Amino acid sequence: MGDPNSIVQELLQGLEFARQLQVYLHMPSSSQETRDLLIQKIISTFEKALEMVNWKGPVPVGESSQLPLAAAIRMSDSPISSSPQSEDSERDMKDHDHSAFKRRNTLPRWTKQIRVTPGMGVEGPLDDGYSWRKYGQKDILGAMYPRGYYRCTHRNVQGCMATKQVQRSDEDPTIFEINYRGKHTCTVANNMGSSSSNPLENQEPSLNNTNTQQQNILQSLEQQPNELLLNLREGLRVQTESLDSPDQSFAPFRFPLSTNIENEGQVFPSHVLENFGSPYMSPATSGISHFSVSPSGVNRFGGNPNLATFESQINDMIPAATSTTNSAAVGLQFPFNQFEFDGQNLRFDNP
DNA sequence: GGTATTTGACCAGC
DNA sequence: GCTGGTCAAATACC
Repeated sequence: MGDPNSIVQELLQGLEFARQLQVYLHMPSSSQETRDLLIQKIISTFEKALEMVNWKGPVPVGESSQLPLAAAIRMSDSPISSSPQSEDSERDMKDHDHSAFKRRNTLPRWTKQIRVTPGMGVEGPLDDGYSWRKYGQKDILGAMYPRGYYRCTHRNVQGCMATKQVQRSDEDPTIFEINYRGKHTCTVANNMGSSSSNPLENQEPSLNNTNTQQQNILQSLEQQPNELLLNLREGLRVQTESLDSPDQSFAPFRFPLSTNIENEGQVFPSHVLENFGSPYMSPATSGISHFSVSPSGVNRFGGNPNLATFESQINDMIPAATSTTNSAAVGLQFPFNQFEFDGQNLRFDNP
């Protein structure tokens, strides 16, 4: 452990920067550059503090290296400990501690949950613009359903190392847990994060790919007769969990003072956020955001009623949709890596 | 024919 | 030896 005073000093500095950022976020006249600068400063101070924490001394049990503080926080602040995901969360921690950690310990990772429920129709693509290619499926010990492994389609061409794992919840088959790893470095992602006002336009090249993927997942749904699932065609509700952004992906957070929202290189037009933001995001959910898509104008993603295409599109879209909001109200709780963001708890896992 | 998915095999850490 | 993650040949789809 480094000098405790120095660590506290760094954390206090980060806290001060965070407060400044909070003030700036409430000032529409403040520049994006200023906010970005503050974000960078916050990141820098926390990196320094974490380095100090790791300077020497053993790490807590369960974490083999790097970021014990973050890991401890991650263990303690799960907002859905009573949800069906708790078991998955434990499994997720196991992954983090062992197999996944040993191979990709430098990649940020975060988990989302989506829930599909009946009641509302679904139209059009919900893609996030990223295209994923399935490269494996594995039966997981203790899990009723297999885990699917996806990587970015542009991995070979552009070296984009983003991957995701999709696994259906044992206890609630309507919930899919999506574990994202790594940030998109592919051109598609970057373009989305820079200028386009409509992410759906950027999705065009990947729609076919995504559709097939969605068909597969839907097929898996349909293979398991379930009234809820059979009613999928009537609608859905999406549930997300563990919104986050790891340290280096913190910067892309651009709180929505303009028409587009951007996170993780993903941009969503305001109408998308209208759909996925309030009033469906309730502070009471504390980390679990419910947002709905209805056929009565609320859903303006398009007119394609092909349900077989939406599920993975949701999977792809969640990272951005759940990390954004129309509100600029941001509360940062330091020194922990948990952010209360418009009623949601955003948590990032350090690798 | 090109591309994506499936699935058994392989690898690495414990 | 067990497990999770990845590879790659075979297969399916458009």
